[in-house]
Amino acid sequence: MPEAAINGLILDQIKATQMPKLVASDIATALKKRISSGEWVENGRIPPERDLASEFGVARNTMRRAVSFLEDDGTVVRHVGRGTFLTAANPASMAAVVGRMEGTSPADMMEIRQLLEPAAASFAATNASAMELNAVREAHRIASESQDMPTFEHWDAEFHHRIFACSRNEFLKEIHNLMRILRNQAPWFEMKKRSFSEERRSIYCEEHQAVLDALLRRDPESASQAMLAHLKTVQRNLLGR
Amino acid sequence: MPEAAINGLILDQIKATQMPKLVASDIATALKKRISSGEWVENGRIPPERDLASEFGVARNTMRRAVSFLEDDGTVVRHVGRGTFLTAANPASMAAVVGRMEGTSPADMMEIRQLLEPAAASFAATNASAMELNAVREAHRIASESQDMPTFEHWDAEFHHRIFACSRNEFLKEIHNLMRILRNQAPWFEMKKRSFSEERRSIYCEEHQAVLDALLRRDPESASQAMLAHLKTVQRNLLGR
DNA sequence: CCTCCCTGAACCAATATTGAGCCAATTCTT
DNA sequence: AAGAATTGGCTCAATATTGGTTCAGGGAGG
Repeated sequence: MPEAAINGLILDQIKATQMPKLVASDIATALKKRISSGEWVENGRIPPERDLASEFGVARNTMRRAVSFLEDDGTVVRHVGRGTFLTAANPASMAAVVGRMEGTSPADMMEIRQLLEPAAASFAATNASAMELNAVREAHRIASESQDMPTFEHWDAEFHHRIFACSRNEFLKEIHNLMRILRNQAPWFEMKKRSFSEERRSIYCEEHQAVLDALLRRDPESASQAMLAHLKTVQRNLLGR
Repeated sequence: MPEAAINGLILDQIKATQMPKLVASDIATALKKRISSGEWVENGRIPPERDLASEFGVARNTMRRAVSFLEDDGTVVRHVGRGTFLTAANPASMAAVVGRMEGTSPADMMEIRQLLEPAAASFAATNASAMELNAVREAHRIASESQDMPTFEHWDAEFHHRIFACSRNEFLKEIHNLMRILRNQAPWFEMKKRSFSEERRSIYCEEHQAVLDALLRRDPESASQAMLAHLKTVQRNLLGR
């Protein structure tokens, strides 16, 4: 526990004893302060009512009413036998998010790709080092020369990945990693197999070439546009619209 | 109040906060910390459950549940008779992605928010039901009327969340959930605390109002623009550029 | 006197932890 | 190769923790 927090507690206590009337709503705001100072973010759980009550020097009934305010706010949820939890900040919900993501539809994801990938291409055109651009070009070359679908698939994905890699935005890179993992799962695999053809492969390669050219010219605007055009083709092929 | 009594209080406080209740989820986070500090990287093996249990002073059953958390999010795999092993070697696993995301900078995230949230607002203007729009308006109203910072914080976040909720894109919604969780963690707290002021709050409210108006007019283009303007304000306040 | 809020206490129901034992897969020792 | 030791998987009953609820009383302010 940080020293500042302890001091805060002490101050609260002294204030509390100087001003003997501590009512539920006051306690509720004190709790909110401690929550928004990040006090209980770790594992998102706040202490049991009985502990809080004795800590604040009030009866459990009062503390219950105080916590009820937070519950009404939606700041907190309570479970009998388990405890009281912050709604926003618990790491457990991270797993839940990822779980739900696994069920999202390819259509939804393609929509978001069309937001993120052009931006990534644009960032890359501005920020990439010569070496990184070479890596992109290399991925494109291998994909173009590949003979079978799995190899093409792999280097196609790698091409996109390497563009994200030089976007200089860690968060964007990780979102793309997420998408990449999701795309390697069941519903996508069928879809990709169905939609693959030699003709489409050569179209993809041309479009990749356009993106690569724009990157090499350091032209963010046309990189973005070329990527968007490519994704629209992919979407059409994958989802048939 | 006599000084001795104050000291008593202080001691009580420290005692109370130094002795946290150890439950399975707490142990899980403690384990994660030790793992990420490189404790057991050598041959990637974690001590047997029985040892860990006695080390943490809990029953083996409890330790088993704790380790199960790690197993669930893919941090670890267990083999009967052999032991429990780290899986961290695989950078493409969901768990690894999530782990790295926790370390992304607010600046990077704000950049991505400026891509996604205007789009979400635009989708929402087109797709939202009347009831959903009412929910957005309600969040805005409560935020505007809130008296203290934590309440405002909460309903501010809720406003944004409800816009995503009516974007009709599950994947987008989940990405926003991720951002929301990350924003409730350590590095953001300082920043938010530092940047808050009554004046800024009222500016945020006005900007929210502009977004809301555009949504109610079912005008995707201006919803998107209003949201972008708002995010630029937030970014300026948060990051000082 | 009345109202409102807090106190203190007891009990309930849901959930978690304990402690113990046994099984099955694996590894180590003889 | 056979047996002992280690290790995760599993079950069960007893106990502890925790939020939910109710009730009788006290004290401050109208």
